Amino acid sequence: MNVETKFIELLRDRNLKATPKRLELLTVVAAFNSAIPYSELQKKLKHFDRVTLYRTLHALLDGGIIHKASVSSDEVYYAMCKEYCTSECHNHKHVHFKCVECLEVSCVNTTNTIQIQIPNVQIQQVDVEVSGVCSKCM
Amino acid sequence: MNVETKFIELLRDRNLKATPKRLELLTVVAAFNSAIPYSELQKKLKHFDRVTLYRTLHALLDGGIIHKASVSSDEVYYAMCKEYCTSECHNHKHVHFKCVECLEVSCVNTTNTIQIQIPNVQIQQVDVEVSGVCSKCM
DNA sequence: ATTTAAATGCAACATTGTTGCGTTATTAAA
DNA sequence: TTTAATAACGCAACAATGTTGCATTTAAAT
Repeated sequence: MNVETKFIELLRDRNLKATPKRLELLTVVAAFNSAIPYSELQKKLKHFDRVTLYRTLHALLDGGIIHKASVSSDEVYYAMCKEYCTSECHNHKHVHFKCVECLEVSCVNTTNTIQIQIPNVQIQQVDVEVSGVCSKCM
Repeated sequence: MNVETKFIELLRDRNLKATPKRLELLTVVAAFNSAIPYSELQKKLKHFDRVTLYRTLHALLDGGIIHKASVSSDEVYYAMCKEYCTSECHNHKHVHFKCVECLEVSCVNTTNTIQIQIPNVQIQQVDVEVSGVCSKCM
């Protein structure tokens, strides 16, 4: 099964129409080697109306097809969801790593499990954002 | 030593003038029982010019006097730095917890240390953002 | 008290978020 | 294959925040 067919299935499974714009956005996000910055999406999808990009991103986020990764609260990055995610729950087993040199953000599967405990608190989700220097920039 | 004197020392130590606006902002941030949302700052500091609030926050962030806490990438929250932080390095030993019910964000010291290792990567900083239900909302 | 550098307020513009609405396109059903 | 229902899209419009320049005011060192 080719990639496009997989995207169409993914979209229909989430009750989203498989439009050319959505397929194009998904192709761009999936083809990027790391999490793609919003500015990069704008560049690659200049022919998209600003609102269409906004709404398409939201639709895919809500559908659990892509996810956001905003490390150090500057630019927002987007990446494909690897596992099965829904609007209610993003089940990511990875952390987000941002290289302070090349500013590349990637989703990394950590070997060690992150265990957080907070007294008197019912934890639902733990997001870990790591920054440092990647192998290429070292 | 009273709180105001401490703030003045803190500002001068970072080469920032101890102006009434900065002292007022610090008082508001410090008095808030948890991390204060930006919208709350606006409400409590209506008499601040928008740009002044913007620049004052940046000055204090750069000086390592306050820090940002943006959990789940919606509103931005601000809180006092507990340890000695600088513009280059925020040395926080805590995680940020956001209650999905009351939306309160707090800085929590975790008992267990967070250990993250990523192959071929030089980690500089690890930010952990936890969401769930706090004791009050349980 | 004077001076110097920084802080503040105002104006202005950029960027992104957000909604409504008319038009277009997808998809399921006839 | 055509048609009908519904969702997606483009455009306009407005809100909120980010950001900079510049003139004025203020802090704090002399």
